[in-house]
Amino acid sequence: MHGKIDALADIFKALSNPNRLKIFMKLTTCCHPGTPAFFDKQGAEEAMFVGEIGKDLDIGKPTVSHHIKELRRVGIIRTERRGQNIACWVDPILIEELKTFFSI
Amino acid sequence: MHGKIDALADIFKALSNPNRLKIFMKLTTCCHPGTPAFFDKQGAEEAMFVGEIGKDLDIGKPTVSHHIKELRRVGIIRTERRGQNIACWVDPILIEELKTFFSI
DNA sequence: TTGATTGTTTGACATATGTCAAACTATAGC
DNA sequence: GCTATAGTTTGACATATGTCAAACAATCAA
Repeated sequence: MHGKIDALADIFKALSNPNRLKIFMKLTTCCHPGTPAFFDKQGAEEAMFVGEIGKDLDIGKPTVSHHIKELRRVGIIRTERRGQNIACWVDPILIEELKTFFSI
Repeated sequence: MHGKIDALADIFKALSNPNRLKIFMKLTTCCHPGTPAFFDKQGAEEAMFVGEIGKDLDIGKPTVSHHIKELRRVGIIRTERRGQNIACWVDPILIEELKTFFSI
């Protein structure tokens, strides 16, 4: 019942909310696609946690959590617990598929 | 009030409905992007009209019209009257921008 | 184990969306 | 003019969505 078209529409729906789109764009610029973290020049590990994501978005914690859940549901991001935090990163395969989709 | 993020989110929203996504995909495969029509081997002109679009989508005319309007509003397709019909085609510039967006 | 921090779930609510039937508009051809 | 065809607008309605406050859960640190 849930074919390819619906899955694709679901991905676009996930990106159709301004706040979710901002979250997605933040994740694409913070980390190298496919990795939950990157290393700065000093070699210290950096990562994008759920808490940081919501910082400059001016929306409540429950809402951020809800959006992260939705982005993960459609497969566009992945998450992983790190102690008290949840690290987030974009799925490079899905991004590649979307790029291909618009390569008409 | 309606910045770049919101405009982009609006485009994704336009593609987030399965029926609208089908319409979009139909238009990308029927016509050469940027042109409202193409010519077949015999040289006869072909075009994708609003009526044809709704044929195998199993939704009413008002709904098709509504979806076309929405796709045009966000700028992803363009339309042009041809006698009694309305020809539709995708805007290649917008498609290219979307492709670039996913070229992370 | 108690407290602090981080994130999730639940429940509620206002708003947005998708759809159709009916009425309407525009164009073509007679 | 009239009639047929193609598409739009209006009005209505059910469902989906975005958001928050409050309560809950998980992890760490002392």
